[in-house]
Amino acid sequence: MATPQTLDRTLTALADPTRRAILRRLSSGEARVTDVAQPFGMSLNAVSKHILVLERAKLVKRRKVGRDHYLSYRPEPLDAAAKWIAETRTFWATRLDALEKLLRDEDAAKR
Amino acid sequence: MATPQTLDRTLTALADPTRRAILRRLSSGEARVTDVAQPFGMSLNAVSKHILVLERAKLVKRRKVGRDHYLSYRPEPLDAAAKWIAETRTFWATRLDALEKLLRDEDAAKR
DNA sequence: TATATATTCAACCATATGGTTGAATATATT
DNA sequence: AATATATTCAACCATATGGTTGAATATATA
Repeated sequence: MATPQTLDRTLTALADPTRRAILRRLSSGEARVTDVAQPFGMSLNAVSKHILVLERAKLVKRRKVGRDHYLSYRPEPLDAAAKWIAETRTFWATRLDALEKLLRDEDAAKR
Repeated sequence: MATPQTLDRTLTALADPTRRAILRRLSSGEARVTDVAQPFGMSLNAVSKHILVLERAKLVKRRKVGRDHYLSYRPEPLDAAAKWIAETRTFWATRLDALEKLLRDEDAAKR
């Protein structure tokens, strides 16, 4: 179900320090847009846009209560990202092992 | 040593399907720029630029032999990315466990 | 030496990104 | 009803991104 597009959105969302900081903030509990924005030295609007990117990536969910929008962290999309990274790394490790074995064998044959 | 900038570059590099495909290609062995570019329906120059992004992120290394540039996959930067994701996920899981326990306890207290 | 191949450099283009400010909308509070 | 607060919407700006084409550079090959 993780279309490449989904992975794109996840990784794009994570590839920005402000957005990673927002996620960290939300990972320790729900917060409103203003609360989230407060520590950052940028306009509320800028943070609002970052939140949109995180929402598009489904890393953040919004719950409206009156005029307040409560944001919460959704870890699920991270799974696909972690999986991609693990797979890419594992595959290489396997090949590296094979290569090392090959070199060892060649080396042994030489003697 | 993983400055936020390093993580930025790693995640930015990964947040593009063409670049992920290039990495996959290289994870099964060295290849020249032209070889890497061949399967993609885009100009050599475009691929050359993608390779530059991957190099800047230290996910790809270049070895020049005459006019040929051999590219190889470097998995190291993935570790920092995997670590960030794992940490972010784990932290949340811990809190969720705590919250669930709390709700269970409250529920038990009610009865 | 002339030509072909591998690669980058440079200029350009359209669109995306990350920020700003100012106005609009919706809900609370006095 | 008037005002204050929370948030988005809209327009704008500078720079980045992902692509193109054409020329330059470096190395092989005939």
